[in-house]
Amino acid sequence: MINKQIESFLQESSNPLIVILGPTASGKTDLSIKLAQRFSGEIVSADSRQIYKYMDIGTSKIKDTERKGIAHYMIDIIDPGTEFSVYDYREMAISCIDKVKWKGRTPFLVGGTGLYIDTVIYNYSLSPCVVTGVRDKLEEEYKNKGAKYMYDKLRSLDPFAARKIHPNNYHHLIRALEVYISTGRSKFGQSKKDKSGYDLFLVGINIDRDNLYERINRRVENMFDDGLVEETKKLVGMGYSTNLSSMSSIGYKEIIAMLGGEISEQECLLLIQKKTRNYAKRQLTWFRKNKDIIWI
RNA sequence: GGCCCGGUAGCUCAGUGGUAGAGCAGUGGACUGAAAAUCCUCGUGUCGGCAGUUCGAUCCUGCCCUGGGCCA
Repeated sequence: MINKQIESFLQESSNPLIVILGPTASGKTDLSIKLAQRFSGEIVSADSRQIYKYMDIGTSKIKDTERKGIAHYMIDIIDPGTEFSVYDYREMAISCIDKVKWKGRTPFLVGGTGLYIDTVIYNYSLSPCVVTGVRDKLEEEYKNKGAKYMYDKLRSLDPFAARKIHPNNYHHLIRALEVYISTGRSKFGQSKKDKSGYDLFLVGINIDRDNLYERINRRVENMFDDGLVEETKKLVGMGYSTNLSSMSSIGYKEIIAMLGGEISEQECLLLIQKKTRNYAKRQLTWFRKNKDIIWI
């Protein structure tokens, strides 16, 4: 069924990109391997955690033996201590897609990070991450003067952005101020979603909620059996800690809390399961607004 | 068999003679330099059952069902 559709899609398009998306534990990996085999494809990952080296179990990274000889990109590309931004992702992913095309193969973009996917399939205008120190200063100011002060500041500088950001949303607030102060323009000034140059075929994996949650619960249990705790210990031993965005991923953060004696092993397991369920729900919220997705 | 304490939202429980509310879970949503991050929204349920008292009972009384504890 989906094979037929892809077949005719590929015949008609000159610049195809097949996207496979869905919440965690929905079976993206299996489907992508099958389709890549069928359509001589190669896979570009759109997963914000699998980019990190050494974080395998907690991110359900695909194993070499499971790849069936299909080339994968954007996995294991950076060290957990390295800063990585959406801008970096977009640049690298697009060049990977180009590479797959030059090889005469079909590019598959597969993953669950909605922002990363959108960044590639729409023409997001992102600018490189320039460290100017503005952010540090803003964070310092936030700590000293509080949320309300900072929000008022944004309101007077960039009322349009302020209207779109909730006062409690720390990350968004800081970023909006940073953009305005360092560029003199609103963060939302260029928020236009134009289609990218690719011919897109979007496949979403849909599972009913109860089933999905059961799969998630089981997957987390398996992670414990497979050595998530040991993997986390190893990462901590290498000097990576929770203040890194890599290590604040679901799973690692909770294990670290358990190792620190803050929660019991049972609590830790339940917490990770819950956080993962909540995450899956957020992913679905993101995907739902894209009306071009064909759900299977 | 007797005595005591419970039975209220999926779970843990609070509460009032004028038909009820928190936490957790869950739901819907936002998102363009951390995105597995960050943030917002949403609480009607035979108040265990039946009968009685009352203008009115989830709240008082009686009986029954049911969970736990103590004494025999």
